[in-house]
Amino acid sequence: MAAQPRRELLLDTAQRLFSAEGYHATGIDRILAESGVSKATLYKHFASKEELVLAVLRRRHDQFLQAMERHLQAAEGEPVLQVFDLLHQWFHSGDFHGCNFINASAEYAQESPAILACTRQHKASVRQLLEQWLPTVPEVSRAGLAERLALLMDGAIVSAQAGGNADAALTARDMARSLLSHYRR
Amino acid sequence: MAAQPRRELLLDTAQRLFSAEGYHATGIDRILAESGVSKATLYKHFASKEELVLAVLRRRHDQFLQAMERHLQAAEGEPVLQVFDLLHQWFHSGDFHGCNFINASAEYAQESPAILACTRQHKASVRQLLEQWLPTVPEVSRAGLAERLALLMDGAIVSAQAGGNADAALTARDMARSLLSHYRR
DNA sequence: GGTTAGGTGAACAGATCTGTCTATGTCAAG
DNA sequence: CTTGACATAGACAGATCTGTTCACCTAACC
Repeated sequence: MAAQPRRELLLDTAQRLFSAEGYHATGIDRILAESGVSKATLYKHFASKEELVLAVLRRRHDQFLQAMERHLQAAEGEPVLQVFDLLHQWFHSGDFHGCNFINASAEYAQESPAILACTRQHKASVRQLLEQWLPTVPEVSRAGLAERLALLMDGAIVSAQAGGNADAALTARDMARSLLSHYRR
Repeated sequence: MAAQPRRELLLDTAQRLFSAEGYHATGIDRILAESGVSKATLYKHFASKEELVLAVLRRRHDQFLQAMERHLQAAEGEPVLQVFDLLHQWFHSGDFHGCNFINASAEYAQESPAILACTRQHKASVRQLLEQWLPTVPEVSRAGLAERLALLMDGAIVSAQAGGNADAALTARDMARSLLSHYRR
């Protein structure tokens, strides 16, 4: 048997190609050719291309939230600021092609309500996680502040990708810092 | 002859479909069917689908910057804050499907360097225009502040589209307000 | 009336898309 | 050894994609 289970191999390849080339632009055949998996196997694991896209997004959701939690827990100073360092790393990793969810939604917003729903849920989870890491902020302000921090994250992602500003995370981090000090006062 | 010149009719139809359905998801035939223009005419005006996409983006660039300038000039209070009111109107217009440039870049970043370049230029122009409307801010701070305001705009657009938060522009406007007061001090 | 410019409709080419299916191969457990 | 689970290559169907070409039409202008 292959070193990697077929299903995981397919998800890895699909995630890489979808991110770099886009969803409609990446054909099933391309994923099969690069992964070396047969078409019958793909359709045994995923009922359709849309299901494959959803599986990639769900896995990406888990990966991203786990990475966020790691950074939040390992923080020495203010935890939520560490999230922007995570973004900074990501933007400079050579594997950055914008947010999978934003990109997928742009292509499938009309075509697949499930994909749009998956994106909405992802963004809501990010806000929720941020909110849990604002203990020094009055409870009434937490939701609003988490919304603002999430907006800064999204802004940084777009600035880095579409605007070509690879250091957007540092700018957003600085904005988050003044936002926090303002809210704590 | 038709009430609207063929070329403009094609651009209108293409812009509407590309925005709502995506670029790869919208076939040439669909644009022809909805506009009632023949295929030969389309290829007389645009050498390829990519050229059509570029023409749509360039027109959108002009439209957006003109709308920004209108709001900046008509402002009573702080001009740059009016830009977020423009966003707010846009998000609630029923014709909002995210930023054309962000979406196009996600689909064509690898496939077409020209489309990516068009997006970069658009985002740079927005920053530049903002910078020109910050007279009350020390000149050394203007570029940095314009970058931050542009980041807030992009964050609001993504929050509204992918996050489903139609009032993101109001949040971003409020963040911009404190940012401005901080910079003016 | 004749010319010309621009548009139409339809067929066509060639590629690519998703998804199905069949026949074959391989490996591990009973 | 047999059986069953899983994987393979590859043909195939049917649709759709971009882009080309050609014969015809129509309306304005000289």
